[in-house]
Amino acid sequence: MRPPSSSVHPCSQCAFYDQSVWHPVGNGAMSFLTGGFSRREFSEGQALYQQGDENRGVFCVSRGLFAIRAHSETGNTTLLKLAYPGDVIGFRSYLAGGLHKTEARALLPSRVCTVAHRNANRLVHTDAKVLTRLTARCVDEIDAGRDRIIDAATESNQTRLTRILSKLMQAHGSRDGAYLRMQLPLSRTDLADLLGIKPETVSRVLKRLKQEGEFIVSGRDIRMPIVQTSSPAIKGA
Amino acid sequence: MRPPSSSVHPCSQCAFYDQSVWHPVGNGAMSFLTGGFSRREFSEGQALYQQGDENRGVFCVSRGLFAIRAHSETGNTTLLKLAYPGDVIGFRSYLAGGLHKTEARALLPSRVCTVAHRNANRLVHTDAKVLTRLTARCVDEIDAGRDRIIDAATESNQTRLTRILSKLMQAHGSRDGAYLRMQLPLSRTDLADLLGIKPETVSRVLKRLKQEGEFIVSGRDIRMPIVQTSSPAIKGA
DNA sequence: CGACACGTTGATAACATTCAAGCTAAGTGG
DNA sequence: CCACTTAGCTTGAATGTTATCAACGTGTCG
Repeated sequence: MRPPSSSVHPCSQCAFYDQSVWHPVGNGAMSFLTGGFSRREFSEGQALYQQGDENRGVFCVSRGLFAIRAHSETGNTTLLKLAYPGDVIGFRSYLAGGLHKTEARALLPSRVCTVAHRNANRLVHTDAKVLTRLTARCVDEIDAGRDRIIDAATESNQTRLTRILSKLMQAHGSRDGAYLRMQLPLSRTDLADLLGIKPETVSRVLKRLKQEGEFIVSGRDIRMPIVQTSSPAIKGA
Repeated sequence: MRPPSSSVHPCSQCAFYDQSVWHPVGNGAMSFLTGGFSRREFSEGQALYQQGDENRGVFCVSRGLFAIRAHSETGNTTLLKLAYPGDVIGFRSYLAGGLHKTEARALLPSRVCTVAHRNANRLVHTDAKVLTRLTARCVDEIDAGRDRIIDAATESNQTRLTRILSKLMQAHGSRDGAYLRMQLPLSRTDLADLLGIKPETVSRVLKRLKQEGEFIVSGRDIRMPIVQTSSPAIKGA
């Protein structure tokens, strides 16, 4: 006999199960989890939530990529974060009990698992380990924010753009001869909103990076030479 | 008969008792709180913890002002936050279970209440409400970081410096004729580290603010004209 | 006094913004 | 298929802002 479906953890097949904030939910509270659990597909450009929306739950990116953006009254947009599979989003407004201060929009075809607000509440109150894991996500968020503040304050835009592209290359690139190559999931405007500069400046910095041989850029097709870290002897590796 | 001292909440006389993360601690766990509780005075320039130190507990500023700074390998310093009475500091490294990523140093004669690491652990495990309050502080920290990222990305340094000075004026200023006046608790270098610019630039931006009549600046003595918000009729108020 | 920390100023170079123009690829409708 | 439009990206020229480096003032402290 199969156990009742409410005892099967909905994240158990997920690649990020171990790290899931819902991992600690045991059989006693499983029905709260399964009851409020849903999965949803997003196409490129679709929004999961908008700035000013009521919080409807805690979201976990299961596939794809989301941009977390903040729009200001003056029409400026800041790209605060890129959310990859395994990342939990919307938890700030969930924990604050208020409106979303940012929007979440898919940059690629994506999938999101949601635990509805009410159910999340029950789970958090039932097992403190869930809250502990949510708090750990908060700490990660604090760290990421600090790193970004420090980075923005101390590094040149060229350095910062190089870092961003390298990180994106890690996530999206694949080997192509002597290069790592990727299809950039961000527009020039997105890169600008990530750096806090204008798109024209992104274009010019990118040009400099091209000239210095750090990247080969053609639209959103980006290649990065694979650098021989220390010993040039391992050419064949 | 006086109740045993362990049942008196050590924060009960504090002006920030209601907001204290330890407020929820009840009689059952009070000895864990009183046992690990200590108060300490700091003179200007003294450090509460240094970057790289082990976390020794959760700290709450009770009087004075602390600067939370991050030093980078390249010798750069970023002033991440000013901690005022009622602010809890050091909780990021407490929750992360790792080393301090920042230093906390008194900018003014200050007082700090500490709950030792081990005791904090017991309290957090005994009453989930304590963790809930710590998590709320995390959320505040996330919000503050985001606001700063957005501010840095979208506002001019002149605007940002004006905002910083206005905020400081709220905390440190007192009325002096048609002005609010304060003794600036920060050096030019601190202001620069707060904005992510060079001290020379702070000097020049300050000069512009003087010329535009926004502030009267002489060293650390700052005056700000009290603006007639809407109706110029209430001159006498 | 001399040493030092802190702050200001000037000259110059590096870098970013603004505004305008033009380019390219993708999509639309004839 | 072509002409047309549009969004996204690049480029140029003029302007504005910041960094850098060096000099100099001022007040404090031994």
